[in-house]
Amino acid sequence: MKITLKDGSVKEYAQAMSVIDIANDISEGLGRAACAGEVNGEVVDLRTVIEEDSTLSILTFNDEAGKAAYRHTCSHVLAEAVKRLYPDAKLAIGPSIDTGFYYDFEHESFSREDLDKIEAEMKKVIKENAAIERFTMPREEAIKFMEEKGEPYKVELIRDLPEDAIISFYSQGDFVDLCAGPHLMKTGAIKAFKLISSSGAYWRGKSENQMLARIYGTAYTKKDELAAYLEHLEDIKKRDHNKLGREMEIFTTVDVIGQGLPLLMPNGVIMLQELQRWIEDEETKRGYVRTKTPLMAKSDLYKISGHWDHYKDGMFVLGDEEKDDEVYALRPMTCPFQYYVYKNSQKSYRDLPLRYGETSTLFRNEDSGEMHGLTRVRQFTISEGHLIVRPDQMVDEFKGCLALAKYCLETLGVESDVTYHLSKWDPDNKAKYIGEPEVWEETEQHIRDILNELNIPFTEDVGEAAFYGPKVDINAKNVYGKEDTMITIQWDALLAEQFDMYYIDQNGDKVRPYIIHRTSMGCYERTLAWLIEHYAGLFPTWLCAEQVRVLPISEKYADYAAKVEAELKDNGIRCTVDNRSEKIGFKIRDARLKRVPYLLVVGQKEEEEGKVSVRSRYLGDEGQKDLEVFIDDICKEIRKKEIREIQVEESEGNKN
RNA sequence: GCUGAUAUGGCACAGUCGGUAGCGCACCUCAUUGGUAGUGAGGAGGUCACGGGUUCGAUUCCCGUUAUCAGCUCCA
Repeated sequence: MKITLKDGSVKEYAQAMSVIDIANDISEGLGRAACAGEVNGEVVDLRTVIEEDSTLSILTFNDEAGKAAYRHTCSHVLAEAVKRLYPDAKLAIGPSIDTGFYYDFEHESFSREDLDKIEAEMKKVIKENAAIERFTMPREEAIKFMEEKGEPYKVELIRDLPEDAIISFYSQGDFVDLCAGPHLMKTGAIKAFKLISSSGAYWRGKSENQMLARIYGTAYTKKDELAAYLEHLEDIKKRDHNKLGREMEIFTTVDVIGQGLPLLMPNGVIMLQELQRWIEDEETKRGYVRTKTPLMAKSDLYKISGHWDHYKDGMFVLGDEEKDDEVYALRPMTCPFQYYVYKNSQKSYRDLPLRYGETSTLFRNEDSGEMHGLTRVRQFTISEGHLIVRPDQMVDEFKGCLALAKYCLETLGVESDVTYHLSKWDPDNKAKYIGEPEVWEETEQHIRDILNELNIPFTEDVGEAAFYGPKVDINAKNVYGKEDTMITIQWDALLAEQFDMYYIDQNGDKVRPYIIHRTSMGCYERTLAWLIEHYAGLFPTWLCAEQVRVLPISEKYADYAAKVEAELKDNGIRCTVDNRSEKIGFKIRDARLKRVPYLLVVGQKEEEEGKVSVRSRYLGDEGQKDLEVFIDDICKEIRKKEIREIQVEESEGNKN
């Protein structure tokens, strides 16, 4: 039997060999580090016996699949420790995840003290270093086996497998778990782990099911790697927008105002206003016209749109249907409002495309547990728009929307954060969608072609479409790795029918237009949160509430500082003066902690020469370098930042 | 919505085994007038989230409400 290894070398064996034996044969170190194998492209257990010519890679912790096996084994160690300490706990599932692993138990929730106890027990399990062994049995026997062990969740899992399935188990000492593997050879192979947190989680991820107690943990092969990861967890808390945004007085919340209703503070509003002016002007350049439509409407409108039947729980309804003649509701979207702008007059094919934009405030009555900082709120504002187009214009207009979205991401300097998704319908769940299957397949193919043509990498997500059509979602992860949709562009060949929208074509016939629902920059609140985390509060100058702070050496130079300030303000720069009777070192420290991008120190020398000493994070060497320049020049320099360049380019330009 | 945790001056935290509270930073005043990350002295500021209960007495114990956090679910 010939085994071709990853590096191309070939090993010959006279008899069948397991993956771990081959790894040990190659080198003792590799045998120790091995977590799984990859045979002919398929990930397998270390115990898998190879009987014929194959290609083989030994997977270690440095391979994704190897890391998963390592951490999955640690989740079994966790399960064994929990069963030892709490024999009544029932086992559910315990997979590895990106950041480590978890295990779900039917048990009352675990406190931090419980986790500490469990950690200690896990260390014992690891120290005992029991051999992990794999065995199988037929389905019926496996069900009986798990019933006898009193593990109803395992029984349910096995029952979902095909009648003829061979069920695999892994044991370590007295502990046995239903598992497909792969696993390490011994529990002692786990070198560093930590239980991170515990929380509730629904059995099989369905909210109608029982809630189980989940324990999250992580595992590494080296103690210092674990320590580095734990430190990283602490570090990301510092850029969490929900903490940093409050600290920087960008937003706050008040208990008597309510959940999901953040108050934007003056610092946040400056950022918001900059974003709004910029995107509205940009859209105008790209042929958009603007609307301003009501924030509420009678229930009649939502009855036509279908929201009254399908989305009433998500809306804030004003009034009582039983008592009042008319009931109103705050709007959860802008679509029908802009449709009525379109319908105001009869449109010709010559009028299309019509691009309507609106800086649109929406209200959605999200469930109480969903609210989070600025990313999940009950009232928010989006750069919303609807394009009413002829079918033959659809592809070009869709491309235009993508181009605008890309422009926004690039200008904000966050394009590296995002992933693109083609959100498709679910052919197995037709009830959720309107329209014919052929139309869905066709429009999805159009979008696929557009994305490919623009060389945009994307994933295809089944069942993520809007009920009226497929869409492109542009998502970004927050500091904790949780993904949110930042921008969406939706293809809608169906709603025009529902709202009886039409245009008159060349032949004088009424024709249904297509509609694109889209955002350009997305939701203002969410974008703000994203920028806070992306830049850790060190925003590009054009978004900074305070762009320049003038720091007089002493009160003797207050007049000159005022003159500098006036000149900067004349140039449209947001500038303040620190006239406190503090030492210059103190003022610099304070301004830097407040993340002001430009500090202008002025004293006797500067006043005599009509100059300022600049200190800025853009000047390299972490802003330590001073630069004496004329006020005119610094205005020019800062105004340059008003061009929405990304930060890296700014600082590059600055060095010249 | 579900499971759990938390709530003490603007911020970050102590503390009270039940006898109405402190530190640091920030803030204010005075002195100091300075050259690139913390000058010194003094001062003010909290009915300990809110509402009930137990108690002679509750910030502390119990219950409820609200908000915040972690996770699940949800985001048409």
